[in-house]
Amino acid sequence: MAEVRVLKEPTPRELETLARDLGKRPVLIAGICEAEYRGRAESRAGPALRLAICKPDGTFLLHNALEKREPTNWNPAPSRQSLEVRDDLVVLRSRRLDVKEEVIVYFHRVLLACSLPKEGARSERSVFSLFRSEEDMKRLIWRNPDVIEPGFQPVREEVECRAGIADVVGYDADGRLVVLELKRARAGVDAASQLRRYVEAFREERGEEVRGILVAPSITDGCRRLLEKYGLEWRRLEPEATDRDGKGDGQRTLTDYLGD
Amino acid sequence: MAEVRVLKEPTPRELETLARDLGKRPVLIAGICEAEYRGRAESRAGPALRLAICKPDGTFLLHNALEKREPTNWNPAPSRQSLEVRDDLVVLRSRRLDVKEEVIVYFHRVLLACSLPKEGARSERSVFSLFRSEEDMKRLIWRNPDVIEPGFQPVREEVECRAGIADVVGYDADGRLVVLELKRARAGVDAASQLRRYVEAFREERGEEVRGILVAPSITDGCRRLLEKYGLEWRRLEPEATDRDGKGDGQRTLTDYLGD
DNA sequence: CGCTCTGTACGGTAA
DNA sequence: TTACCGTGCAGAGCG
Repeated sequence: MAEVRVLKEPTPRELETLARDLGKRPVLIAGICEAEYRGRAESRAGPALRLAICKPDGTFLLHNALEKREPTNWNPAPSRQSLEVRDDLVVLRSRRLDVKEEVIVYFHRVLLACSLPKEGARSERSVFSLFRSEEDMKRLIWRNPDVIEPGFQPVREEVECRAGIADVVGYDADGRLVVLELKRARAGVDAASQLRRYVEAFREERGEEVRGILVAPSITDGCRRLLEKYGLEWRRLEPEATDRDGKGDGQRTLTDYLGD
Repeated sequence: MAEVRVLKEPTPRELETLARDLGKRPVLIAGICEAEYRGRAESRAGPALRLAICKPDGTFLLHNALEKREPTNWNPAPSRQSLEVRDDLVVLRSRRLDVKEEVIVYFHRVLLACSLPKEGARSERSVFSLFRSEEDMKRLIWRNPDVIEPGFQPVREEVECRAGIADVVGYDADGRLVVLELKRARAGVDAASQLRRYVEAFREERGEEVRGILVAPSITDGCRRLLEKYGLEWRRLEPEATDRDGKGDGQRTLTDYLGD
């Protein structure tokens, strides 16, 4: 049970024994194949050495074995795979269960097929932490609002308006409403558009003066031009790792200030 | 040479023989591991059953073996991997060659390790065709501009302006400049913003009346609201597969019309 | 290189 | 569900 099953250059018949593991254990099949995809779009992939990966959650991946980070074809979970042996062809089919979308892989030759025991570490859900994300920038601003400018007071995060959801909203030293758009990496033209949408929406909804500040480590020339044109500002800020604990400041909501 | 090499639950020493294949042949290592990433951001991943994939182009992928389409960690090509055996730990290190970014994987236990022969099908570059993309919508419009509206005349694609790159630019039956923004799937608020950017830019650059039309199979409510507010239009169009040949119509450039 | 944009984007979250 | 948005987005294409 808790065993690795490996088939080196298996006969079609041997392969069928692995079909039982699909959906239960991780299954890998490497070989020369062609592939078709039909769903939101359609694709055809000619013969090449590829690696098929079937995860127990239903995820299906077909990778070119020689290059590229992105799979040739795929089905995100929830999906289901099945294996069929036809003459000299091994057919691996994957279907999404929530959307009408499928991938069919035709293996002309299978070099390797195996399945792994599902048991992982102690906890089944593995821990994963990411640092220096936009979330970290947000925390940094809450703890030290002066990184935006002296006297800035954040009031609320993820504030919905008619035009979308603003990252951070607060007030400047002169009591003007300020909308922040945060970007963890260099900001392009779309960031300027996004911020403009929010600023316009808040101006219309609240009928008061509103400043918009793009907060990012750097911006492109196109972005700078647009910000200028729209009368928006930019503050340089690098994303940094912040510890996840102490968030217990402020926590006053926008409506406490706006009285909505 | 043209052989599959497989090691089932290998000893560290056996594993070292596979290190030679890194960068030359596709290498797979499955086992219980932890991982760290450092670069544009940082991450830590706790113990879990994972699958490491090293492709000959340098691509490195570390997948949770049980779930998710997206890898836990990765390095796109160009990158380089190395394998090191330390006591009871197998350390797989991957470094990008163009950017300062690395992933380190600590295997507590290796269940399976193998490398595949690099030989694929006849042609090393495999054929891949995708249909029903935005590109196909573009072709459809060039062949039958009436899908936009009677009398529409496309003039040029991918037209750069100060605000970005417009998908298609042409003229309507009344001789007004028209900017099209194409979306292969349901369009959201950002599509409206994008189109607005281009329309404003063309108005300013050309000083004439400009219409903007969003072309998509459907749009969200938020998108519809914004289009209305900005005075922009929407035409329903589904992406369809088109054949890649006969494109030999028109091909007149915008400057032929605008005289720039 | 940098900039802009598409993608079968994926994935998370909130209404 | 739908909508919106972040992502270590990746990858393509152009200047």
